[in-house]
Amino acid sequence: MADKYDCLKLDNQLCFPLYACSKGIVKAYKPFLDEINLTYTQYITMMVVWETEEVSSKELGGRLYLDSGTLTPVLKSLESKGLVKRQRSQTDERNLIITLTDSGRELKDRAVNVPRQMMACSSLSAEDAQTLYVILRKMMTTLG
Amino acid sequence: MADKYDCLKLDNQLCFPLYACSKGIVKAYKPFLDEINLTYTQYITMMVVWETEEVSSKELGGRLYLDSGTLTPVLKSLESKGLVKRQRSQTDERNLIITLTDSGRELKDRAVNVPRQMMACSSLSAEDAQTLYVILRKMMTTLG
DNA sequence: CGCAATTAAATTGTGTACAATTAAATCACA
DNA sequence: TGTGATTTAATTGTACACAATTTAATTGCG
Repeated sequence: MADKYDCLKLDNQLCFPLYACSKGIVKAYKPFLDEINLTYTQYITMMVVWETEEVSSKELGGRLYLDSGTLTPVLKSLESKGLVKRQRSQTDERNLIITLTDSGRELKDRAVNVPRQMMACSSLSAEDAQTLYVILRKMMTTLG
Repeated sequence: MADKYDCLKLDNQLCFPLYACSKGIVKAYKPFLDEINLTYTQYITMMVVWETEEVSSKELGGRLYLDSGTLTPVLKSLESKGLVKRQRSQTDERNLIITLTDSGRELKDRAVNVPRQMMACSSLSAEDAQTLYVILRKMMTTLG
């Protein structure tokens, strides 16, 4: 009954639901993020900047698992919206320092509605959410 | 202690680990998929074609949660590698029918090694994997 | 000091993703 | 039967995402 190709069936994959859910969630964010004129990538970038007020591009890449090829255009876009400032470090000019602007800080107050709205449209139980969180964090540490 | 911005901290997000894990897994696949000259998107597409031997573009999009804007170039690329054939349906010319070629069928035998190799580099316990799978499937049905 | 090795961001090239639009085929109903 | 609505793939435009390379700054070692 079980043939050697069963492992290649889409329904037997663990990774595919992960990939599909990830895309689905990003899409679910879109209407709420549209209201504050941010994409999902810009949103998670702003999350770190909101928290730290000042952060290097390298540190950002480390926290977000994004390399400079992705981050450079995202940061330029955030700067063009006036939300952050990009400047080289005084002590080491290789480093790019991102700082929150007043305008970026103002956006933070509007952004607090996003998690609230997302919460409302998520149908996951608190218990499942917690379980999922723990497993995913475990997974991330082993993935690098 | 808890301030109103806590919900905006990256570490308090459930979606971010999901997004990061998804990317991490796709990256983990890369060395194995390189050996059979497929990208991850091409791989999951081939999974459906391997299973069905013949499938419409619409059906593919439904199973993979991809729209024609993504699928069209992927299918053209798979055709250019000789793995599938693209042709219009005889009965309804709006439909594009994808069929597996002999060359595509041969690749299936080499592809069975991919899940095996991925399994080996995953550190998730069988129990966690099962739990994760169930929660993600639940999530997918509610996301659309 | 001087120069090779390292580090960091930017650039280049390829391949997704998806929204919105377009074009062609089919359907449905008056 | 005709025609407006619907369905489907393709196209267009924007935004990631990452590998590989390039460029500039810093470090470390003889």
